Amino acid sequence: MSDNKRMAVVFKAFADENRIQILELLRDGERCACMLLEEMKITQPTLSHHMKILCDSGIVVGRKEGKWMHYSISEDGMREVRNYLDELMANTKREDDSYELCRNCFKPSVRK
Amino acid sequence: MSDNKRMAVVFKAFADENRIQILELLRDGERCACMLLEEMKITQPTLSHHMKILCDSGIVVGRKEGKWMHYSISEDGMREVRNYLDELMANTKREDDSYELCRNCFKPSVRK
DNA sequence: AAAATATATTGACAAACATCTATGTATAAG
DNA sequence: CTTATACATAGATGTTTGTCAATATATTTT
Repeated sequence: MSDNKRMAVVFKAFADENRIQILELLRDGERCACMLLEEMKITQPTLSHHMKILCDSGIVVGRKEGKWMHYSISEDGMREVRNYLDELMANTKREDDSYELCRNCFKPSVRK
Repeated sequence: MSDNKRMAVVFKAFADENRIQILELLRDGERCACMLLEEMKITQPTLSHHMKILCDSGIVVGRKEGKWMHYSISEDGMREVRNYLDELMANTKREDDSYELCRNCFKPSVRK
């Protein structure tokens, strides 16, 4: 899987209102699936589906204890995403004359 | 729009391989739409569609100059997302006895 | 004014996704 | 060993999304 595809998968994990709510619930620490289910207006299979997406992407980790599944936010997963954002931000500040225009945009009439 | 819905919209903007590629192209600074189009294997209407999603979410800003549109990564938009991730990460490290289990999980037989 | 160029919008369509019900599996309780 | 509980999987269904061709709009060039 290409790096771009991989990052798209990770961001897709965040890209749903219910999954954001799950992350909010996990914000204060580990929670079991049954607790998450009580807090949300979705069925158990739907929750299971969302937890799979969150875990597969690496931003949440699951821990099985008897019949229960306990989920928590993965610090490593979060750091990966944060580092990616940092790289995107690195060069947002640029010199005024550092524009790198495409060859079309170099047409004299446009260079005011 | 709820905060959760809003964050889902922002993350959705990242959640596509082509849009990730666009962000990579913008990583080194501002680029015009025609230049982005040359680098990518999509049609012009599709690029326009993606740029709308990126701008609407706030992670990219557009600047019109004559016929041309110049796009760049929005530092404010990126910071918003990074701050959100930081908040999610804040409590990933917890004491061993700080588990807050749901009432089901408190059943004695499970507390090894 | 007419033609050319860059970008946006519309409408159609297939693929991906979120959700549910029904069912399966694993573990614990009686 | 049978029943109950927690979670996962499968299949069906409606919605959202990404894509393109066709067309519209805005701006510049001739």
